Amino acid sequence: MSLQATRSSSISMTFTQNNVCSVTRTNSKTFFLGEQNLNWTNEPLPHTPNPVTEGTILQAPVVVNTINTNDRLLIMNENNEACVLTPTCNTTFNALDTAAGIHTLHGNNLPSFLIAGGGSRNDYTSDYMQDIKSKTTLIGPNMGAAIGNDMGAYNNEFFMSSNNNNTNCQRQYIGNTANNSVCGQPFTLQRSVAGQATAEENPHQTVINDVSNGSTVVGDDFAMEAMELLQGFNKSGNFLHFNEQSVLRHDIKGQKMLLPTLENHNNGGYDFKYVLEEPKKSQWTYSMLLNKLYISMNKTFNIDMEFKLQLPLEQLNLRAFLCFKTEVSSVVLRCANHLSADTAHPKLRESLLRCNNPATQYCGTSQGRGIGDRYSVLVPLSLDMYAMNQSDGVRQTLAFEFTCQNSCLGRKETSLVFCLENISGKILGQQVLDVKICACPRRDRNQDERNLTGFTQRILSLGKRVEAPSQNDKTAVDCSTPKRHCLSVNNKQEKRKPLNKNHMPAKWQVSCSPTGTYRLTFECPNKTVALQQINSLIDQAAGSIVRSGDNVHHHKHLNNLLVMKAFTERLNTC
Amino acid sequence: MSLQATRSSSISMTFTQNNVCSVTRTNSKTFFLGEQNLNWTNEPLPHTPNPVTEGTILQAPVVVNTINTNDRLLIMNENNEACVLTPTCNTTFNALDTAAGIHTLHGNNLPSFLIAGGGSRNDYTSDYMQDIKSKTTLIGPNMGAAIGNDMGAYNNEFFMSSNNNNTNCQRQYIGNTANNSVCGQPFTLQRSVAGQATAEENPHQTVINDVSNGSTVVGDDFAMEAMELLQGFNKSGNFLHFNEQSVLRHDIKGQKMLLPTLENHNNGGYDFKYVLEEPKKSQWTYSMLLNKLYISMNKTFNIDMEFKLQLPLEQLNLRAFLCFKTEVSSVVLRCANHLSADTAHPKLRESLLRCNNPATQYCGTSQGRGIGDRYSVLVPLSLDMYAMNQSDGVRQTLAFEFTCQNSCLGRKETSLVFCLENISGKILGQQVLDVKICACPRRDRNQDERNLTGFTQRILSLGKRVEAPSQNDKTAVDCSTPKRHCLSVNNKQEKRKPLNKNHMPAKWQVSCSPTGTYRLTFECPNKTVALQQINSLIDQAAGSIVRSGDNVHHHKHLNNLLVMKAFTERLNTC
DNA sequence: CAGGCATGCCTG
DNA sequence: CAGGCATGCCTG
Ligand SMILES: [Zn+2]
Ligand SMILES: [Zn+2]
Repeated sequence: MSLQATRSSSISMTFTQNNVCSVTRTNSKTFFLGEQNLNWTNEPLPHTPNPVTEGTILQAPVVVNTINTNDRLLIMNENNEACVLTPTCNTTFNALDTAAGIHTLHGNNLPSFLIAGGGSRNDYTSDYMQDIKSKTTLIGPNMGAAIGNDMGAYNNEFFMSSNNNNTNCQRQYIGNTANNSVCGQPFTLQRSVAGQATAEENPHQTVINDVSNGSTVVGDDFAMEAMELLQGFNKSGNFLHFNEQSVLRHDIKGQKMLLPTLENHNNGGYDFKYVLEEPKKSQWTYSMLLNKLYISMNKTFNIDMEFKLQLPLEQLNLRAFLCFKTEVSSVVLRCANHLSADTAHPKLRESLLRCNNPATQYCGTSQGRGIGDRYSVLVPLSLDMYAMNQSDGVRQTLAFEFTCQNSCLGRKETSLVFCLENISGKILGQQVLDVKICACPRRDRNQDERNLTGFTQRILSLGKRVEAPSQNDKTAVDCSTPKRHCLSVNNKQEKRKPLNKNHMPAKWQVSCSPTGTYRLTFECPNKTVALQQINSLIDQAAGSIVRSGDNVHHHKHLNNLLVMKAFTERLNTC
Repeated sequence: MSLQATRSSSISMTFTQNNVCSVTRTNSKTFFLGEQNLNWTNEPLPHTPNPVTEGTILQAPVVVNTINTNDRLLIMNENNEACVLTPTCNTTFNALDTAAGIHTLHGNNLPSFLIAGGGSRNDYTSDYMQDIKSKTTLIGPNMGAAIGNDMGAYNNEFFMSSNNNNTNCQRQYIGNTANNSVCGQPFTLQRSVAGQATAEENPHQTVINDVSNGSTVVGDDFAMEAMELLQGFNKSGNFLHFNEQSVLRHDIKGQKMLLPTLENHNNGGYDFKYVLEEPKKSQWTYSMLLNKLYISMNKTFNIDMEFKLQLPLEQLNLRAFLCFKTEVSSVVLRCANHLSADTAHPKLRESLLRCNNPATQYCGTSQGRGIGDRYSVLVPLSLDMYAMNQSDGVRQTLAFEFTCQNSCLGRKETSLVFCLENISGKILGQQVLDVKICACPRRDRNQDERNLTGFTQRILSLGKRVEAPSQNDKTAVDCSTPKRHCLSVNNKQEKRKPLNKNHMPAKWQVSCSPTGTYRLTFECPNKTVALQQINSLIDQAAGSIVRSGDNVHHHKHLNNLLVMKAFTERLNTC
């Protein structure tokens, strides 16, 4: 998320004793302020006075991430309408997947601000939250508020999920925000399929893809507003006032203390990227399709860090750390089993990620969540290397390994984040690589790739078992005989057309239904060719999906192709 | 194993400084004494002087169970020939499965004696043993010496397995014992299939079934000799002398310090047994066939302890503890993951077995292996209960639960041992219940019961999936040639399968002619997609020609594809 | 390393 | 709670 502020607006918040908070906003829209005192009954929560007046007390038993009573929680809905909550007790849970990302404002006794949006499945860690968790359950398809105890926003309204008997959990209304839009431009939360965060703009909407893997949301107006809210506060006594300077200051320093994101960026203009070259007989495997490394625990993989130098030359470091894809700011710790069996040096021992390069520094603590205080490895990039490389790119090989498996971590998906930093800790570039640490990397990769298109292992094995086809099946007949509303172009019909001196073989066929569906039939001289041809179809379809984003038709089609491939693989010449 | 000594023989061992040990035996046979100084090379170990003279130094880097330098290790072969080793360092490993069982002689500074026979797979726990383990590997089908670093006896000779490179592991000869039989009657080690220990006798041999689940071996002459060796020693200074009295004394006291066995017995004459009644809606299940309880972690099960009173009445306790079926005297500890997550009272926390009855005492330590010093729960049996029961039996219900799963324990099978004890710790009766602590008790029970009769899950699911194809199937129409030569796989066949999104649409088709030609039919949602897909086919075909050189088939095919593309371009929705 | 099983866990 | 998947681990 870019931190440049181009517009100004003004919000003031006053905190009195007892965490009473009032908010005023100097732009054209009034500001939403929620008030809740949840008691975990099934009764709908009372509506929030809207707009609330200054001094309304906010009580939020449900908060995002680590929250103290000094913290303020800001949730936003798809209209960028905001709700600020003040927690009534210190607590912790991991809620990483929010539409707006989670941001912490650092400074002298400043309350932290966090933005919750999409909501996600949460892992409650405190006893308090455990208790709440036991009282809550899934409330819907992750639209706004989500599993367990979460807050979210949907359809112009804010919701809080809660349940005290784990059965009739419902989405609880905690206030509507009509006419309280913080931001002039509404945006729409969308969930991307492959977990890629992209931002599209159209004249009327800034589309924000709500990504379940915790990527920071990038959006034009929204991002601006969020950053203003988060970073524009400047404490003077109990009075926080927005000003543009604080944003800029924040921009420059303390990036390391920000919670991690899973975006790739090259803010520093270094064209930073990694190059992962899979050796012939490697102990790991890489899926291009998923941008994901599959590797066994305690196996080393080499990865090249490549970037273009900027002048003036400065010492650069490579920081690498692990995140959960869906709980980006959660700590990623080794399991007790592997930890207790490891006799390595304590600092090394606690790190799930190891770098075998000399001069590697192990940073962070078990509680650290920010980039600078979570467990990470920091490798000084050799200055000698700068000149040693081909063309204008600088390249250095690093060797990493992992000391736990994803199965140790509750089977949660992980990403490995590489940050190119200067010595003051400014992040010049960031590149993310998804990682699965498992016992059978190749198997799991194949499985994942199949699942990408819904082509499960199950269907494959089903296909395997098809031993004799039901041959009184009339499907073929139906299709080979063109129907009335079906235009069919086959060899015979085309004979009159001197289109090409070549014509298709008798059994090749192209037809088209009124709905626009095109039907193609062709033959291949043998199985190998057939499979190669199908593979090319799959490649093209997959590439098309990757390039043009989500499309149900494309996915279905790709899926069908994969099934066709499986069937073809199993079909042998009589 | 009965401890009554009916024959006498005499062995004397002298220990001088530095663990030098000499042995003489007053029966007709001379005694074998091995000498080793293993250094983990691949070279065969030097033969042991045979018979050794007094004062020979024994150095055994491989020992059975917990061994201190004060301990003496006695291994025996199938001719009941014995070898005594003195370890040169304190160490620990779990080697439970021995032909002769493992026995510890307790007393004032008495060295422990352990008998190793069959050898088995060992779990090395000390750093020292870890090191050794990394240097060793399987050396054969568990005849005498076994996996890893073990000693055993086979074919009248003693062997020690060792390997320093994990490859060419070989059984190392550590001495032959011809003419050194300790026991007049030879016996043969046999491995029983189901892990049941049985003893057969024939006129010439005492057959001892070497059981891989650690059951104590029962054998006539051998047992006698073993007990003589183990329990007949009586310390006077550094001189141990066998006498019958010490056996009897040992018989009466200190049973609790013996390593556990998995035998059922009622030595005290109390007709002690347990009664496990499975409630209708129980959270556990019991397999009568396998005498095995299947239960989830942290779920309580009730079990009745029943016995007949003996006069004079005395306070009785019920002791319960877990053992590994195949490593009976190993410690059974909670895994680090569950242990570290448990906030219960330390004593309770470490115990994998919990008893919910009031007044339960938690005994033992994490190192303890004997009945009295391993982790166990001890429940005083209420005297009030004695009269309260029907008929002549006394019955008391106990509630137990487990705090780890078998999967936590390396998936090793476990048995729960119930001992009826008097207050001096004399074991009056013992009953064993196999237990599997798992997430899906019912499933696993069914699986185990099926496996018992060789009717595996696989067969079952295969049987399920076999869907008899219609014999009068007809070829797909598009497959012009004789029907029976043509295999066609399409959607219709799959319709029966409960899979929805994962089979091909009705009009998709793959078929194959006897000539090996593959015919593919598929649809695209619109013309654009159709053309893109055809282009990919063309690209692949062209690439294939470029790569693999000229091929008439390929050229024809490519040409056809180009025609198909042209047709498709001209074909519009009606 | 592939095939297959064992077994925790998720989902309906 | 059954069905099914995910995933470590064993075996050939
Ligand atoms: Zn681990
Ligand atoms: Zn456990």
